[in-house]
Amino acid sequence: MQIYNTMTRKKEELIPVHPGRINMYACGPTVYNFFHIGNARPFIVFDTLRRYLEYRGYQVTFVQNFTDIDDKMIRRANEEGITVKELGERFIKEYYTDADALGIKRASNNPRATGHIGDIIRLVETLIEKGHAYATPDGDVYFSVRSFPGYGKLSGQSIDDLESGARIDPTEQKRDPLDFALWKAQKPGEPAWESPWGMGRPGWHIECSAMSMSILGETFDIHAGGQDLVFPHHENEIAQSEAATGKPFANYWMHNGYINVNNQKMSKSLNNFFTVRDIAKEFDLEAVRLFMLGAQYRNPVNFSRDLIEQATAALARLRTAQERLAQAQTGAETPEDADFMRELDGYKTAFCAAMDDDLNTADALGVLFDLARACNTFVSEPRGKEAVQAARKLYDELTGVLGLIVQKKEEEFPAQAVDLLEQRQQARAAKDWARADAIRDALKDMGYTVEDTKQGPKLKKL
RNA sequence: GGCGCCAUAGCCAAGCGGUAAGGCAGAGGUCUGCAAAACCUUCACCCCCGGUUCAAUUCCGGGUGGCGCCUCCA
Repeated sequence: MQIYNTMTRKKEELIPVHPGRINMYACGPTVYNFFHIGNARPFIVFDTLRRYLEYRGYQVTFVQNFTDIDDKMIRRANEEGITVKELGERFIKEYYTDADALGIKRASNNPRATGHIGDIIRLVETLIEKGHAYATPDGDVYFSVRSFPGYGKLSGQSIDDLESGARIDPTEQKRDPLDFALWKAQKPGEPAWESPWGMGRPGWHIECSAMSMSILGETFDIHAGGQDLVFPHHENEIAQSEAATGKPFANYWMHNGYINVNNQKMSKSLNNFFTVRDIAKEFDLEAVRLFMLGAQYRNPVNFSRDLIEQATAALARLRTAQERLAQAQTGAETPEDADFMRELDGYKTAFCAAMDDDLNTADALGVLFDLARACNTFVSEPRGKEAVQAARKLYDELTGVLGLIVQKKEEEFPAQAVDLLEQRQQARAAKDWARADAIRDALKDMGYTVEDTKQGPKLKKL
């Protein structure tokens, strides 16, 4: 499989540290609020990568953290009048609600920053010992950027260009404007932990270094996140981690593009963001997932209601094909069955080729729609059991890799609707078309459509 | 100023040297009591100008337009 590596700025063959295993880390949410669909993109994209790697037989350890202590957490907790811990607990729970609805598999491990304070302190101590960090009289600890020669290698920035743009906060006691905080001394009212430098809390960047290395080892395969994390977050992670261990940190760096609204980045200040929770009130979140996978993950995509509606229609097509496969009639085997099964292999190969090419889900989705058409055609008449089952298996596999239509919902309909449907059948049997159509209209008003199929009428939610 | 990304049909979006996947929407048809779904058919001078090449949407140079990072941010 080829993966675009931000570090080298080209696609590279994915070669794991340990054959057959992939250790990957994705930067997760700061749990101070519901997450918006911009946040959702990396969750969905890297979940899909994880699913695909597993499909290809890798044993994957997928770690995604929760940042549950930082400035935003503290500010929000104060606004709400609750503790930072309570705030974190709440939005971790809310995260899972939305993530589950988006078809995101639970990570192998969801470490919390506050659960790794010991690892963080040890890492900071190491950095001080090796001369890469220094404590100030106030009890802050800073990383000395100029002590790490490779600084800037991920973002392609030269240290001197950065220097010219850097500002220094007069309250900070940095030796160099580029230096960043590893440990922050406690301010009144803030949560704090004991450390060799007094009471305080970790800086943002060090959390990810400590969590990833303590779980995945000093060198692991893939580190992923949003494009905006390239600098400074990931650059700083590399500096801290490699300065401490003297070993390469992550071998592949993957970054997803943004979700935009009207071609502008979604952001709080522009007030143009949509939370996943709000979208869920109106749309099936699986459509949001399909929407995200409809573009290559590195490209920016615009978000709009119209696009989610388009995705909803496309998703319905995939679902219909699945239902038709599930209900397909089997019959005598024919030579065409064998041809069709060979055709199935072709779809699988094409799907994998697309995914192998830096997770080209848009292309893979194209293959999936081709497969859906082929299956729809194939099962339009009774077919040999073996071929039908092979089709079902492949269809479920490929949709499963994309995390789409994995949960087959057996819809519950109100008794009244079921009753009307029955009455309509009686009217149709009596060829009372006017009455049948009137009932269909009544059902439509209730929010259901009815489709007459060979297996009888079917209700569907509008 | 430094670093980087993008420009393909009405709307999305792959392809990235050999003459344009797929989805949504639209049009015509098959099926259907009528619909729906499904299936068939149909719908693109690939932002502009140069260059390289037998051949460029695809590579190179220059424009034009849009966006991002350099400050918390997926």
